[in-house]
Amino acid sequence: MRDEITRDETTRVEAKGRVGSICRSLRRAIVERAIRPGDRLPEDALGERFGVSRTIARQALGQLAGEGLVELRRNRIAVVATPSWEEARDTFDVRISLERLVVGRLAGRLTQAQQGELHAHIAREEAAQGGSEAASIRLATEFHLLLAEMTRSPVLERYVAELGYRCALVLSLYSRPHSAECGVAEHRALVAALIAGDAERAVSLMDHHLDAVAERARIVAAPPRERDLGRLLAPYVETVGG
Amino acid sequence: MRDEITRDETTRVEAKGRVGSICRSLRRAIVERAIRPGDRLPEDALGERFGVSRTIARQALGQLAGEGLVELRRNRIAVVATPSWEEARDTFDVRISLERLVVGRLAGRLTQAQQGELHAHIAREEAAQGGSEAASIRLATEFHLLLAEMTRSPVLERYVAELGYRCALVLSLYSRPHSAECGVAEHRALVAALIAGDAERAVSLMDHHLDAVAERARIVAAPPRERDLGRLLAPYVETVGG
DNA sequence: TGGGATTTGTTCGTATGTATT
DNA sequence: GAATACATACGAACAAATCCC
Repeated sequence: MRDEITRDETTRVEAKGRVGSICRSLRRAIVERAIRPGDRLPEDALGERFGVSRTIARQALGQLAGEGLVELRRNRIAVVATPSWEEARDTFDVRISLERLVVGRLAGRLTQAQQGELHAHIAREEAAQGGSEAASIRLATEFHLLLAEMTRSPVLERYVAELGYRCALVLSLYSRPHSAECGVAEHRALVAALIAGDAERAVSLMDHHLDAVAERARIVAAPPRERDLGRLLAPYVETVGG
Repeated sequence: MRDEITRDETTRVEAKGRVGSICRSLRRAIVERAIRPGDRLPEDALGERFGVSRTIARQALGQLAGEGLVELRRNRIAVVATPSWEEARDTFDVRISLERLVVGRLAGRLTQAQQGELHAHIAREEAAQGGSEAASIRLATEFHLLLAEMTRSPVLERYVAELGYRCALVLSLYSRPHSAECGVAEHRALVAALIAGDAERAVSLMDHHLDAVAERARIVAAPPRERDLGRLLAPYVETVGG
């Protein structure tokens, strides 16, 4: 009778309809630094911006809090998380540990199609070099998510993604402005090593790449400035069609 | 003025009052195999059992779903997760990768107090050997969480805990009954290596220990039997005092 | 210090979808 | 196959805490 959208799938780790849509939008806004650590995320404003009720906005905030991107304080407005410096360093350490696993699994096992995807992505990164900083940062993060996806391990993919977003948040807090992710060359070298099947070299390249990214976080950036949430989020509102 | 319980703490990763309490109870029930993969978790029954409304039970289910312990299907009763065999193996791989990090950080850096805690825990594990299988399994899982705590890294602690619970769930599904966690000797050897400061040996011991645990999951267990949720959860209901 | 506006915490009712007889 | 019982999805509303002037 109703052939429309009978999404029956088991909701494992993402995409619970509208809630998942809001989470994706907010993650992207965080990665692109449209919203920054300490910025307030009132349930009402969020709901209005995304065209949903407070219940849905609240669920999204709860999920993001579970991912470490949002801080929930009792009876207070939710804010974008502000990880401490120790936590920041730890986040990178854990991420490196998992991404080593990723490259170890991928070295010498990439299909032709996957190789093409990776090269296409890197090309996109290069094309974005001169443009907006936001696009560069987003693409750099997505490169790592793309690698994780290719392991075909939902577990690994999930944790790498979560840590990738948390690291992006950390960089938003601690990295010097305009020091963006200029590691496209490193991405290219890494893919070359993966295709060559040189696992040891690939792991080593990934190590140094992520260390270099973390290193840029040594200098504390200027404090964030408060702005209007509605305008900040406008470009990140997805269409609600679950 | 009000010196009572002005819990003002930032709710980072756990313990949101009643919701956190329910999550802890359910995690423990899963680890001890009182509830097993596929078992149904209706919001009503859960709420009634823990003395809370559906809203709170729902939040707990949402959080546990985020941790991979519960499966939420649209418009259907939530169930304890039933990971596939591939996912099971992946979960162990990721866990091993993180626990290597843990022992690497701990080797040669344990304080006297921490050494005492570990020995006391192992003594408890040995004492539980003859008793209920549930207690043995729980203590074995908690040993790893205790190690993670000692790194003083909230990030590492969180992911190790999450993966520990997921692995316990996997074993509940795939391990042969009465093959319980008989790795107390391995725990003792690991602690000895940590105290001796032999990082390489400690990492190797952890590797083999977790591999051995995973190995027990090779044989598929008998299918779970349905029972009464109320009675199953009775021992796991914490007092609600948030 | 105080008080009003704002924001969250929670419950409960209704609508909708699923399972079962 | 239809009807009934049941469970979830969502939103409105109220109480309590917090924020801000």
